[in-house]
Amino acid sequence: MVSQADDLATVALAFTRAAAEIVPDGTPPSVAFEPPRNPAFGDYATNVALQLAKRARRPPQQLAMEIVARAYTLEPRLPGLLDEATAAAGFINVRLAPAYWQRGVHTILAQGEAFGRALTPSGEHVSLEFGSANPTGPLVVVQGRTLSLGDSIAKAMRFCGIDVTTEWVINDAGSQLDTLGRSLYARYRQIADPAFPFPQDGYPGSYLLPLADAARARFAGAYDTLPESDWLPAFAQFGRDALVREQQATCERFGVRFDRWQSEKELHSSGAVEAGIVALRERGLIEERDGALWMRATLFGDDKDRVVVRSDGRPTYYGGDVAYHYDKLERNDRAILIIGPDHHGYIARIKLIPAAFGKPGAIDVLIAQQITTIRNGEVVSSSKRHGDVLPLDDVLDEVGVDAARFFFVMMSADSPMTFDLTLAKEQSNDNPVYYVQYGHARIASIERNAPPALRQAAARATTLERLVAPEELALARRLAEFPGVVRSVAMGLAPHRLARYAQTVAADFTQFYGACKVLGDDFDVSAARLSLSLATKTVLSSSLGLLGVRAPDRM
RNA sequence: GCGGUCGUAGCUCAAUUGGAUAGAGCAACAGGCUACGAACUUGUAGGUUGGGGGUUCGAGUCCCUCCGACCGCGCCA
Repeated sequence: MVSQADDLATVALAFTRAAAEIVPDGTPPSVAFEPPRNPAFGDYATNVALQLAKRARRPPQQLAMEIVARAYTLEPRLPGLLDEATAAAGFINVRLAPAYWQRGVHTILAQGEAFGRALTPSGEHVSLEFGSANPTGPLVVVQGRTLSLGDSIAKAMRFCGIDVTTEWVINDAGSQLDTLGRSLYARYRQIADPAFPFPQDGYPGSYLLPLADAARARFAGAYDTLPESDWLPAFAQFGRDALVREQQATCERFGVRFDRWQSEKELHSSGAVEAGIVALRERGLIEERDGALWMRATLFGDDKDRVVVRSDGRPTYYGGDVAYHYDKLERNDRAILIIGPDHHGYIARIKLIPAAFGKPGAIDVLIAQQITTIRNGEVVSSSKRHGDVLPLDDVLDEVGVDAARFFFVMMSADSPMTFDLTLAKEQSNDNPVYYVQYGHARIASIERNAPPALRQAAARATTLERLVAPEELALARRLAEFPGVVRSVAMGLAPHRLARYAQTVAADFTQFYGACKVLGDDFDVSAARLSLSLATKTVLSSSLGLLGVRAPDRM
């Protein structure tokens, strides 16, 4: 059977050759057909005539009409593939014959979970870092957004054949770990002596209390009479390890797995940071001033040069970051970094790193914008400074993993979002995640009700020509968009498109379901409609899977 | 002051990366359950895309400039 993609390629080729003959010079190598924004214009449209109009010095509409006519004389199969091809306002719009969309359903059933997946590796290697946090407390809501975005982007890229390494950096090298150690030590002493002073700039969160208990069980009273220089390393390390384990457990629960958990401290001890500084120096980008090493960031558009190694010999945070991104680019073709809203001002400094190493543009920075959490119409405070954080785990307890993951990617990353906890846990028609899951469960229910003979016929998909109703073809058309949507998610780093697409598929299925009875009297029609339903189920399941949301058979 | 991210319907958000008449969901208004899951569904109304200028066949999208919101601007991380 001729595949759906081959048919579209035939059409595109016909118009490409026609355009080349009408305007001999300046024709693009191939005519790009895209679904128009307004479906009333047809299934696919191309703006080739508009692009050629200037060079040909002729009105685009006239060119478009000539290209259409020529395409039909060049490709005798066109009348069978297309219901119509029209020129309007310089665009060429085509409407494909029902057989095209029917073949699409067959393709989905034949390929199953592999539908839309790249057959061969793209050969591209990409580092994708997201989630990275200080190991000084539990993960908070914003990190839920970062994790959802990053994991879905990674899954979509892998779906498209790109080799992705997901990375999390444990920021355990700086002074905040000492603060953690002092805070934990104070809590530990307070168990026996409630009057023991808590450090001014300590971490006040209650999450340290169970850790203090654990520390007491581990250390007994061993450190109670010793000076800070003795107990600080032990408590900092103890707290760091415990909190990293907690953060990892939250990621696991959230369905996010990392290929690499990179300790920042280990980057220093392994010499990786020094290697990065050396690489900078080889390029003449290091300057010594006041005993410190400065990176000449102003050469790449920064407003000031940046210290990478302090006068006491310790690298700065930025120095470590420069080195680590250098390391990433040694290992990969490009790197993507998803950071939180509190690092806006940092983005320019990140982007100049690849430029400094001669690979401008090799790092994409995506910002997961701020989240305002709302419960019962009231803002839930989430200020880390005051210690009253809203841990991600609490959100998961309240609304569940599925709703959280769907909500976090529903909106484009660079727009600040409002997360309505009340809506997210509502099991109602207002809640988009349930709407999509419900569609999947409903198809599973139809499948259970279908007699075995019908199920077998549907799987063979031999009566798809019986799909002719507008709702049937509209749904088939929608399902065919799936591979393009996933590609756009991977290329544009925009998983919200997948979430929206899944909602649209669910809505189109509901339309179809309302208009066409699946399990009816006519065996062939029923089989065809069940085929369409099962193809829908596959696409919904794949879409949800890429978002890290379950696709349940019953709810 | 310098830099970053933004500003789209009453609310929450889209807009296939420069395409045709800017679209969905809530909320509002008017309807619909004797079908396989009504956790649904049909329709109406809602806009000078913050303001102004520019680039071109064509701008919500790119450039400039104001206005406004948030966030950075340390030999902190």
